[in-house]
Amino acid sequence: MASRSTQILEAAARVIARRGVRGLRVEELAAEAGVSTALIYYHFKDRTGVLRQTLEFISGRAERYTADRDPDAPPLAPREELEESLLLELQDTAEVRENSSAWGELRASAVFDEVLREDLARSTLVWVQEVAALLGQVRPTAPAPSLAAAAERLTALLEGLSMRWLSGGVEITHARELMRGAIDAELAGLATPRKN
Amino acid sequence: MASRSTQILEAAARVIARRGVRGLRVEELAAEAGVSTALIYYHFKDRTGVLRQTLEFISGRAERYTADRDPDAPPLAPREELEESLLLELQDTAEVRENSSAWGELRASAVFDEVLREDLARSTLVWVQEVAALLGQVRPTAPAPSLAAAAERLTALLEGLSMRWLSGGVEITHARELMRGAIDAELAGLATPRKN
DNA sequence: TGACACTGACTGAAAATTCAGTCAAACCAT
DNA sequence: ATGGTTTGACTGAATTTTCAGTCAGTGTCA
Repeated sequence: MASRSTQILEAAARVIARRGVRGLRVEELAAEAGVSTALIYYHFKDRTGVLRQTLEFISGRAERYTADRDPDAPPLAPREELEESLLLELQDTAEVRENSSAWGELRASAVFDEVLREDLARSTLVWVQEVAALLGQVRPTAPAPSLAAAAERLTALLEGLSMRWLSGGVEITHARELMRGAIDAELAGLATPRKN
Repeated sequence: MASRSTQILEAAARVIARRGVRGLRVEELAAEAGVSTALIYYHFKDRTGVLRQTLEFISGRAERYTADRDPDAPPLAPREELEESLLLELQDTAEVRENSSAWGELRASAVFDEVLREDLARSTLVWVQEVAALLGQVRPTAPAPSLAAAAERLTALLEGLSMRWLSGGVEITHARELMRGAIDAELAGLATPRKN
């Protein structure tokens, strides 16, 4: 059974997914968690404190579902692993939706907030490198810089598609198709090197 | 000479680029435009009205600078026209920066704000179709759905790269290279149809 | 009984929105 | 042309709304 603080953090994740980081109202959070506003301040220093801990809470969850899949099951072919890893972020489940919109919020906020920039850049770099590594497994002969470029494009595209999905511009299934198409195109480009 | 409303919208674009959509204070906008707060409400129904019209204003401007280039100069080859049109959004000039960050904010806000969704979807659709048309000129034999998919990917990627650029994740020159690479890849895919 | 978890009612400040009017230009009948 | 009337653009000063954050307590359980 979740402790009260956890219960509040879970509620916060839901509210953020619904209203955004900058749209989170302490009163709404209290209602969502089924507690009084005062209790929020009892468990967390202030609104910013809630936000900080919620972001940690969310990124903890993200690592979990990205990593999950291991149950000593049939090892995935590199190509499948790549595709799966990218498409994982385009699923219409509460958890992924919450994570994606929080990520989008962070990205958008970072444009106006120096403080967030560094953390965001670091997380992004790690992610890009992971994808580059997966690409490398599918195309072992491709030169590293091409792999890096392809990974940057695929991850940036994923962020773009994610935003469109969340803002109602495209259906999730369509977004997934587009993403698969991009993976195809990038892999084709890596197979037949161009002046890329 | 800009009418008062236009003057206010220009100021709004600047304020949004500086503070974000959700950081826009009516008072700050009034100060930026050099008018009273009440005038804002005289010309626009409410804060949301300002936001909505600013979005239109911005996408109008984007079309303009995308369209500008005509001075009866040497007509561009389709391929160049496509590339130029997309790379136009990745320039480090005040106007483009302003447009891009306002656009990014609007996109991010639309995730949580029903009201902006529709306008945004319409503007996006127009843009995607323009790009699809340009792609069609370069690859006249490609089937329309493939053109549409490629256009969606290229524009979504551009939005993603734009955000990374604005949030300090990549250099503008690198973003441009990545964009060129994506155009190459998509055109290659359209030349040799795949199960895309 | 006292430490802990918790609440309802409240406060102060910041923002959005409205109101009552001013002013200058356009319109128009003489 | 001139005095009277109307109108649209605009403002300063409220008023109202929205929020984060506080406080004085209540219940409870060990």
